Amino acid sequence: MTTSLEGQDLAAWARMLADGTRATVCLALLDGRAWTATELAQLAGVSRPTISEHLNLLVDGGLLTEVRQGRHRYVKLAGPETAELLEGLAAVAPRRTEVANSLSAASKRDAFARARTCYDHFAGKLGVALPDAMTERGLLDWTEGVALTAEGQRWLENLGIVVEPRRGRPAVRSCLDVTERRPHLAGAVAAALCEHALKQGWVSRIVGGRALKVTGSVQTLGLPTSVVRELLSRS
Amino acid sequence: MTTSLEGQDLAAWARMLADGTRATVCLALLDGRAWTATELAQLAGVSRPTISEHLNLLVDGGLLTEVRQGRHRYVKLAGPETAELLEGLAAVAPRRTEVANSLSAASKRDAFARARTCYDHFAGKLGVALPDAMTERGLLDWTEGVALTAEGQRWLENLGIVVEPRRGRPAVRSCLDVTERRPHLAGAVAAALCEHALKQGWVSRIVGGRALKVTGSVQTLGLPTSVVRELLSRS
DNA sequence: TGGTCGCTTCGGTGGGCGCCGACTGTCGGC
DNA sequence: GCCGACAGTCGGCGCCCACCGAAGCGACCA
Repeated sequence: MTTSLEGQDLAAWARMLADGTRATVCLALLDGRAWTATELAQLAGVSRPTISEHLNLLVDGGLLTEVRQGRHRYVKLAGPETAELLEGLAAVAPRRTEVANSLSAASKRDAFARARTCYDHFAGKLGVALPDAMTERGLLDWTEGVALTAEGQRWLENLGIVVEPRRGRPAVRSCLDVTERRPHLAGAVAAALCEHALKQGWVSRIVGGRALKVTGSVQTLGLPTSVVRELLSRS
Repeated sequence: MTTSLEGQDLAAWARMLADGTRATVCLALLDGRAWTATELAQLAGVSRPTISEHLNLLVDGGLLTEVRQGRHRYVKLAGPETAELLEGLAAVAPRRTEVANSLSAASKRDAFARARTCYDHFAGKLGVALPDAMTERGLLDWTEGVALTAEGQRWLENLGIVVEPRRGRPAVRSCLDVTERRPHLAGAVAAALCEHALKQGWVSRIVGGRALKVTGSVQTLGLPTSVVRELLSRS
């Protein structure tokens, strides 16, 4: 029966994520950066031989790709579609613990699509509106990938945001958004913006998920008033 | 560390599908019907005690729901979003190179790829041709995700299709097709279209699987004649 | 009330695999 | 060449879990 064969294939794929250590690794890699084996071993709390075998398994399975540089082994997610799939799964998985009241579930899903964090930066409607507004005002340059302009640098400084350079991570980066299917802003600058907004109280975390509650102060980021109004509706 | 906790949650969810027997069960339930425990045991080729424990696990995990009637236990997928998630996973999971070891197996696979159901809507060549044709005729709007236009609404009414709104379920939604690797149409409207086509006899179920037999009347859906001819070939 | 059917519970068994320590391989710097 | 840092391999341990047979339980039928 062809059905059972397909079942074996699906099971073999799912088994890649069916281990806590591997799942932790994959979620950590959702930021799009490349990590070394030792970093991931520390993060997951296992020894280096163990993480080495897990990474072999994930690379062979096509979930991750690796780049060898000297004595380092950098691994990252295989591509944007892998990241999307993982984010989708991660959004579904913890629903197990939630009480399935349909009204609250609907409003939660709404809040999730409106504004949330993707690892350490914004995603959802808020996530894609941010680079739109920044591009409109000449803060981002898209001629070669995406980069922060001099004006963008000044804008950050005026907001009182200092972006501490972190090894191997670009300042700005584009990342495909799961719900909007359009790129949102990632990278160190996006992370700093997210952290700043949280610290200033422009947005706050809604407990029990990655969704964010938005306040009117969020327009300090330079978003159009129509977008701000949409983000504020029913919240 | 919240990261490792989320990793454990994701792993716990993935573990539901990480067994060949459970994956086979889930794929079989993609036809949208309710199966008994004994039927699934025969399909998966395991004993009844074994399938009983697997079903407990899947129901507890929220992937399936069950209805007890007398001495029978009927299980089915928890909902449309569960079905779409499964189809998406089956689309990305690498399939072993299938060898057509028999003529009947080849023709079955052919019928499966041509037209079938995915939970409660169309999939396969028919499944992806439908949104293509609807977009061509201005019935769908893709500017922000996918949505039904006013013309699309009128088209449905002219066909005599009433879509009963279901709380929390979008009218139209895109869902990755397993065989075509392109999105087909899901959601309440797609379900209504499928139900209508079955009731009108435009398509009919081929016993023993999810594949559909297509008649010429299917062009009532507005598909191009070339697609209709392809769907009708050898069937 | 006894018989059949569908399903579940309970022990027991075997295999798979996640984990580590110890060792080896490889690269870069002094 | 030697050494330190990063990574891979090997062998072994222990746990988890998929599986089954036997027995138990409730539902339906006579």
